[in-house]
Amino acid sequence: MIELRQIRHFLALCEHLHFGKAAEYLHLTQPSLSRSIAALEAELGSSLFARHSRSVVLTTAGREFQHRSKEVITGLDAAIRHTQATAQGLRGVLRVSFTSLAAWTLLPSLIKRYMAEYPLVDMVLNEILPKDLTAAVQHGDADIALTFRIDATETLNYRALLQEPLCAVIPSDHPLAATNPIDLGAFRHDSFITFPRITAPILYDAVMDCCRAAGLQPVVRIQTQLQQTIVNLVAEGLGVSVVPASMRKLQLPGAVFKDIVNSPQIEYGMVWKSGNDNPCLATFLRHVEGN
Amino acid sequence: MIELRQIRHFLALCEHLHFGKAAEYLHLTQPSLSRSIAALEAELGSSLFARHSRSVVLTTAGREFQHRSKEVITGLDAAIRHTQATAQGLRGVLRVSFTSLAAWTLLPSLIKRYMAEYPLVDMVLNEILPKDLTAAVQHGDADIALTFRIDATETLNYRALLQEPLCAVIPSDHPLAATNPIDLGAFRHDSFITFPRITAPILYDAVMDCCRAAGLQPVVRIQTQLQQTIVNLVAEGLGVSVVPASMRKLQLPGAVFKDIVNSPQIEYGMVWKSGNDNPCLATFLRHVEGN
DNA sequence: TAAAAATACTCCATAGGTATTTTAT
DNA sequence: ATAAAATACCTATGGAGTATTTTTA
Repeated sequence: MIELRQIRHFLALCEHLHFGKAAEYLHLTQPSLSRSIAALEAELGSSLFARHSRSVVLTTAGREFQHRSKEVITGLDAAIRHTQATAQGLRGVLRVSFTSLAAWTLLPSLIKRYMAEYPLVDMVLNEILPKDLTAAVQHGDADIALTFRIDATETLNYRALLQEPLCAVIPSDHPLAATNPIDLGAFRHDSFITFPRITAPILYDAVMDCCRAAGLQPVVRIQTQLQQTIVNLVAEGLGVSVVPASMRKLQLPGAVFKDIVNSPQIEYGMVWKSGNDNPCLATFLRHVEGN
Repeated sequence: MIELRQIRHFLALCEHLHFGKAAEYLHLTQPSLSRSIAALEAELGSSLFARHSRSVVLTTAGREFQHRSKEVITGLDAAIRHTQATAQGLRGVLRVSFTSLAAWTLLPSLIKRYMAEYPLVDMVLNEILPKDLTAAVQHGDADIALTFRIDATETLNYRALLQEPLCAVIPSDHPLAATNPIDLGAFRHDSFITFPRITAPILYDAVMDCCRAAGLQPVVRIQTQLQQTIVNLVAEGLGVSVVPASMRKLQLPGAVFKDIVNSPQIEYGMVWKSGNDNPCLATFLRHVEGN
């Protein structure tokens, strides 16, 4: 069975075309190299070098094997380097799942800096409902989830990354459009746009607590899933709502954002699974700690 | 230093994901395989498998090395097969030099049959002057020369392949255009088109001997290199000539071919060099003998 | 407790060294 | 006569076997 040692010997002899010189280069003795090459030729069933008393030249078959086996060695070297880079988390794939809200807040700057530091790591981003985020990490479908605060468990780790207040979003022709900050109690006669609690319980509860603290029992006539849709509907004059402050980035004609008196802070962070051996997860966590 | 043996062990373990089963498949014992894999991991500096007490799974780095090293093994197998095919003359390049005349006679059928039998052999065809043909073979610039008979030497071998007579070519408005066969002596008042003796001495001498035997001392006013040009010039009414019979394939309006009384035979054959190690030359010679 | 991998040890096959012969210029 | 590869013979490294221990589900 052909071994790499023999191929390394062969390629050295191709370079030197002299058994003595090639053996010296390989830190071998000439007889050892002679036997190694002879064994290779026997295994291939064809001679690779023509030995003349004052010179050694490659045969036609030898030239063929030279080019082919050089590529094999090059390929193996690349395999080793890539495997090592993969093991060190310098190369590979990091799968990040996140609520669509995170695309307005955490996600862009977080992956921008990481990708700059680790240019060979590919990202697979996946927008899913908040309620499915931890399950995705738990089942190994994602390496990182960007979501609202969770309580860490034995297998699921959490690290806080960002806090932001809530803000009110109202139609620009609303009587309170020029007032800032605003008290939510003033919205007792407005139609309130919100989302099903199940899609993001933590945000939902924060919004509702905030309303209740201001003495507002919201009249909910429209529910939708995404925060950006809520802002769109407000801009069309279909009601008012309370959304995370980062939604202010979504400037739409017809909608204005207002600070809320005594707004609670919404906390975002990342979730990952203990024992996930993706080395890119390790570099990602290290990166986050270092920034 | 990583060896193919270790990669073969690694790939077997990738398949079985069980040290005992993989070892059995490799005709090894389990401890031997354990050590082999451990040594590979040490050399790469990263673990390739996660060992759990009831299961073995590839790590991320392990999957990377699996794909890469599988290609290395595949590439080596291909290298071996191609080298063996090259050594057997089933694959490679055959360089054939020939006088342009051979493109009308020997060349097409000869290489057509050979290429059908050896589809992986590429041909490099080179039209050069007959006087340079044997030198090309001698210097190793061509494997085969197709040319007129030569005397074999210690290093140059010759094998006859084909004989053909000469024929006369005359303008179609010539007084003898309807006569067949023809006696060359009738051309004593015609302008005779020929070529410099140095470009193809054997053919030249055959033509001249043929004329002399018929009592013709040709009046040469035009010389050119190629037989096909001679026929062209005859078709334009610039003179008459004597060319190899295979030039009859070149049917031009204005030129007619005539058999020659007592024409000599021109012999064509192939020339190759002793000690030329191109295996395709060996298959070519075998092919010619077998057909 | 049992299945499976790792470890400890032993052995021998073979890669590699030294000395010498063969070969071709 | 000499440069260079092949051959003969010897040595020792490390690959592989057997027996045993460790690990964890």
